[in-house]
Amino acid sequence: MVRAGLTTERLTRAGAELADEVGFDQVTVSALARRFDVKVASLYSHLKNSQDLKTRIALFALEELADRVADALAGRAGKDALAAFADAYRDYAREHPGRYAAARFRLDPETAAVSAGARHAQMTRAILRGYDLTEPDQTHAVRMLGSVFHGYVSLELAGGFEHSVPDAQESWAWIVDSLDALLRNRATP
Amino acid sequence: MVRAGLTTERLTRAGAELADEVGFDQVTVSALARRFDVKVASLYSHLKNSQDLKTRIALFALEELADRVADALAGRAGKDALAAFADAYRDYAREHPGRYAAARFRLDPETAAVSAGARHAQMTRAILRGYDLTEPDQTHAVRMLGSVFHGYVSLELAGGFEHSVPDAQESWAWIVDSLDALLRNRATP
DNA sequence: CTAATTTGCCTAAAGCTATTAGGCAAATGC
DNA sequence: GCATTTGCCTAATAGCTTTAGGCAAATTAG
Repeated sequence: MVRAGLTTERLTRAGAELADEVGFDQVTVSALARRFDVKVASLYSHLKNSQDLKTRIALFALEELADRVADALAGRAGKDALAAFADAYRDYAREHPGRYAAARFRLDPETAAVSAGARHAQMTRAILRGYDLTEPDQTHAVRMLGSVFHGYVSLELAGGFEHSVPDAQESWAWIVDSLDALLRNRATP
Repeated sequence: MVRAGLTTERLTRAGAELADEVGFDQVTVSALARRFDVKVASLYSHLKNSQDLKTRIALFALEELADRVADALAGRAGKDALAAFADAYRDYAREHPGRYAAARFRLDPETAAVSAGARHAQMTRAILRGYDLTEPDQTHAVRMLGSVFHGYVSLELAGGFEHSVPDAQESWAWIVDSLDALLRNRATP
């Protein structure tokens, strides 16, 4: 019989696509096997288990998102950088809701250490360089930006702003504007 | 044989407790049956299915959280109200992580309509009365507050601020402060 | 206070997911 | 062309979900 050509790489990518189609929670080893028209047990030569699959999808999504954000930030500073960062984040979540959810999957500390998590933190701090914040304000600001963006995107994906005015895009712009003003006000004199 | 005295009410409450102990995602009809020392099939006289159980826990959590927020807001206005709202929200999530997660469970529109969701929205708007915002700014502000608080609490529960300085409480205070300033700046002259 | 009815929990069974063990055939190396 | 490695398979166990049908306990009626 002809082989399917499974590899951990291909399974991870297909898992990410599956996540976008059916939701990260619904990503199962069985569903993935069906997609490759292969028996479930066959995947266990390439994946330790279900948790391993999800972890790999999470790492993949974190890298991909970090790459996008890095592209968006290139050559920008100040409010421009803030808006680019915000949009990169939100656009990724809307294009790839399953991968976005994967990127929020809780990793064990050792795995988190080798993930793109650190790049994300660095890029957030890079944006704040435009606002002259000193510690501990800078850390507070990092946390605030992470909270607003993640919170907004989660609520939007959960349908929280559907069928209501003004539309989600307008509020997003208002919020980015407000955050820029807020950070300028917090600047160390 | 002696009966266990199952009711939909008791199952929902026990489900909420279970959620706090093992996480909302891990709440299963089987686990709940074990907790009552009863066979799984027995629960199906009181619950339509697993989804029904989760929906009931979600509605319960939404009510409970709304009650807490209402208590916290009583007699307060302005920044005081904002801080009380924020703390009620965060404290609930830390005391009852499973219920908090349940409160974010996506409900179908008909169920959402009879949930305490509307009370939450009203209370958020009530806080903004202290800041003289007119539409559409008020709606933008409602969305922003929801995003920041939900985002911060999710990140904190996911362990995002563990083992790092300054501690989560300090950033929370800084953020509430900043939001108060932001909203005052946005006031309609 | 017993008889009829309703209600509550049980057993049984089928279907889906996760995971492990062991086998045969295809691909690869010599 | 033969030996080895590798890849996908079958088989089996275990847990969760859900439905169907049964018996006993609680409730109501006579």
